[in-house]
This record gives sequence, structure tokens and C-alpha cells, in this order.
Amino acid sequence: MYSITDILDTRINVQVDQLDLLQIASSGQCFRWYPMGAYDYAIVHKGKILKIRQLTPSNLFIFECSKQEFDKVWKEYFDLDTDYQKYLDAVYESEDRFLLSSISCGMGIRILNQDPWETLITFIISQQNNIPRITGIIDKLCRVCGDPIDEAYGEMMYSFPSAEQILDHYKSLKSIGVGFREKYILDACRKINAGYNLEMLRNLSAEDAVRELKKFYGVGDKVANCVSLFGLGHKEAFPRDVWINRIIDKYYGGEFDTSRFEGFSGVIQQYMFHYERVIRE
DNA sequence: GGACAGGAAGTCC
DNA sequence: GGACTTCCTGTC
Repeated sequence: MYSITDILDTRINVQVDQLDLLQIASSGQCFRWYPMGAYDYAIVHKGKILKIRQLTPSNLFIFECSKQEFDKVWKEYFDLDTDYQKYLDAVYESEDRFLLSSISCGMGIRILNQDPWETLITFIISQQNNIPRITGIIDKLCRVCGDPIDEAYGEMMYSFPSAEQILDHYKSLKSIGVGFREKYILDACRKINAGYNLEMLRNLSAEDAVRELKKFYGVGDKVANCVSLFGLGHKEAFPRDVWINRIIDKYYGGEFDTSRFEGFSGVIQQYMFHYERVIRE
């Protein structure tokens, strides 16, 4: 899955199978990757900045961080302890033509383990919205409400704001451009500020976690599944958005059987989503 | 270049 | 089934 090939004070070299930064950056699951070149990114996560470079076309990566931080933060973020080959093998065995094309096209996509609070707000913002604009709104939200962390490539990076920080700047939400989603964001902030613990949703099944998340105002089936998949580690969560519904109509006659990929259909979903978007362009 | 219309990882009522 | 904020993108 991965092996560390070299350790220095401030960077470590890692060899990883099934990881491609450009693929993940364009897969629509994360919005805080700042490209510094196609295979060079500054990534903000849990108040930390990672500068990472992929040495293409190899599967070698340079993580600019300590060994300790790699073990504590980034290993989990990139899901490095998960073997993605077994997901690919399941698709090979299925002999499903659309999925075979999807994984071929999306080689190197992983499901990142992002922060559940950040994914909740991010995917509330994503509704009825497009990816470039989502990215811009999230960036503004962090600049206005978050804490400055450090500079990366000459630009200041900000943490994703807490519920309290967003509430402190609630008057700025309009100028940030969140639009009609403002009331949803504020409701989520108040719930979290009152002590709601999203982390506990990890202990539930994906189905129960989705049911709980849908109690948030402005969180429906799609957003709840995204939070479950990208923020809570529930790989069986299967977000159905317009793209996925289009795929199911077009290639599967309106019915897609997720039980073929018990426990990881969300991973398969991500390859499907990515492929349909790529071929549409 | 600048105006304009269409549409966007949905949800609520 | 219509309304919802705002702005990115393609088109003229």
C-alpha cells in the first residue's frame, strides 16, 4: 500500500500505490487543495498545511512534514492504510463495462478522510452550485472566519472556521456569497455550538449516520451521504447527485445495484462520478 | 470587450 | 413541482 523510502527533518518520501494527486484534485471531493503546479499542492486540513509533490510518472511522493505529523495526520487523511487494489479487483470481477472504464480513467483516486464539520458545511454550500464557485466560497469563508496558519508559496493559508467562528462573522456570510444556503449554515453552526458531536456518527452505520445528518436543516439525502462518505469514513455511503442519476439512467436503465460492492459502494461512486464528468468535456 | 442567458455534487415547502 | 442566491461559463 505505502512505504516510506526516506525520512528527513522536514520532509519524508513515500511510495504509494493507487494515489494520484491531480486525479483527486479534480474529483470534486475536496476544496482546499491549492495547486502550485499540476503535481504540487498546498493542502489545508485540521489547521495544518501540507506541501506535497508527486514525482510523476512514478508513485513517489514528497510530503513536507515531520514523520510524526505524517503518522498522526496525513496517513489517515490520504487513507493510506486502505488497499484500493481490492476495490479495483471487485470491479474487474464484476465485468461491468462502465465501471471498468471508470476505474481505468480514475486510476489514483482515493476517498480522503476529511473533517466531518468541514465536509458538512462544504457540501451544504455545494448544493445547486458548481465546483469553481464552491471552491471560491470555501476559500473566502476561511479567509474571513478562519485563523491564519502560515504562508505557503507566498500566500497566507487559513484554517477552516469552527462553528463559533462562523457565528462570530455571520454578517459576512452574504458578502462571501453563500446565498440562500446561509440559513442552513447558521442552523448547523448553532447545533454544533450547542454541543452536537459529529464524531459520534462514525460509530453508527452509514444508513443511521445519514438519517441523523438529514435532521440538519438544509441537509438532504445527497449532502448527508457526502458527509458520511468524505467526512465520517463510511465507504458504503452512496451519494446520488445529478451526475450519478444521469449515469444510472443512461447506462443502467434507471437501477444501479450497490449491493454488488457491499461496504465500499461509495468508492465506486467516486470513480463513476469522475468518469462521467471527464467524458462529458 | 461586455452583455446576456443558462445552469450548477439539492432541499424545502 | 416551483422557488431559491449568486456567479461561473459559454455564446453572441
